[in-house]
Amino acid sequence: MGRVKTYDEALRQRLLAEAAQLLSSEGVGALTLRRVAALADTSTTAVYSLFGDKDQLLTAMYVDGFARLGRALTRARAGAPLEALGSVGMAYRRAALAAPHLYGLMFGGLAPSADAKQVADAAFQPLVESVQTCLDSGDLRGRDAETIATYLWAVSHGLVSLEIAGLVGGSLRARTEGYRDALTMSIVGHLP
Amino acid sequence: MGRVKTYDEALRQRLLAEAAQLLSSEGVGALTLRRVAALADTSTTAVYSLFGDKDQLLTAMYVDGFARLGRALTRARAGAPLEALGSVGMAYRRAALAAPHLYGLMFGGLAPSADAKQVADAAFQPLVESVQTCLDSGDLRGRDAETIATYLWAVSHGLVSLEIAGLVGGSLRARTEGYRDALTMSIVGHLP
DNA sequence: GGTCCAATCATAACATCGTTTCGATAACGA
DNA sequence: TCGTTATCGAAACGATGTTATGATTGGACC
Repeated sequence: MGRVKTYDEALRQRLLAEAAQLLSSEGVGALTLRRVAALADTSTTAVYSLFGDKDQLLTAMYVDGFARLGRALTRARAGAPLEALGSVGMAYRRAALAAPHLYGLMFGGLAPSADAKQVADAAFQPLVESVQTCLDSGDLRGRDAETIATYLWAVSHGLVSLEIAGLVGGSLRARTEGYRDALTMSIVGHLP
Repeated sequence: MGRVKTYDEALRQRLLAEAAQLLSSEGVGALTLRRVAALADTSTTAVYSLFGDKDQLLTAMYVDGFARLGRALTRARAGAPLEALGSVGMAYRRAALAAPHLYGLMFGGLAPSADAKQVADAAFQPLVESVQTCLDSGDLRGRDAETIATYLWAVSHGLVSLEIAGLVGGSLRARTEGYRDALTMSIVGHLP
């Protein structure tokens, strides 16, 4: 009974897509429920019915962002262990710079709920596994996989974050090489 | 002519202090002009007269935050070159964790104006100088001071940022040791 | 010393935001 | 056919950033 639902999974995906597009093109300041709803040809009520809240819409974008990042890292794992690890590192920066506003949302204070943090940890796993593969093959040693992976994550996130904030000088090519250099240096520190 | 000014430098400092207190205790979401003005016993007009805008108030907090950070890093420079460099690194984390919301404001997307970025660069100089001292004394080698300093900054900022986001496990003591370990590892990579 | 005047500020109005309420709508069972 | 009930769009509400308005104040001038 009742009338047919139009607040369905398809609309949810459309809202998420429009919100992501708006975030990407105009930044987090332009993310208003009225604009997102209008872009998806619906009313603001849809957001409350499908997400519950603006914060929960942002959390959904946060979760989606980490899921995409995790898949991008997994896709990058190819070749010999050390080579794959380097590829994962470069893919991390590529994903972040492709959607800097989303990246800012993912790491920008928004206190993540317990399950949201779980998604972030899941996105982190491809890196841990890649490090573990290097440990197993004897290409790396000295610390456990999680410790080394956290360290590499910090280097990557740190440099990317400074770069997005405009605090790293040089041309795009120079910054890319600087990132590759920093990554190599960090990996070299764990060679046998 | 006219009446006596009450929107003076003292009120400006008071507004900045109250805003910082509010940010520190309740986060960026609680930073409303009406609350800040009420805490400083004035009206919202004062903010517009003294800062021009809410964004410019936030920018002033951003600038103040980097200035404090720079002073904290400068204060930490003591002892032999390598020892001083390590102290600067540990002081960086201490300053960030002491005011995580402010730290988030400083690195959280807020597109910094050209002169605001200059302040951030200035805060970064104590680290560059500390690295340069190590290069001059022969304790470090292999890259120029700015490159090494940027790398160390990335490691520090990355780990601190992940820690604030709740993405680094372990107790506070374990995280402190993990940070010290990462810092040491990053410096060791540049030993002669 | 009284009167104007211009600078200065507190108050109130405005547009917009997130959120909630409410009446209109539309399918299903009787 | 009709009533019931889930569902939705529009409008209302409080709060926010911002701007306009009018009251207030202290010196300048006669």
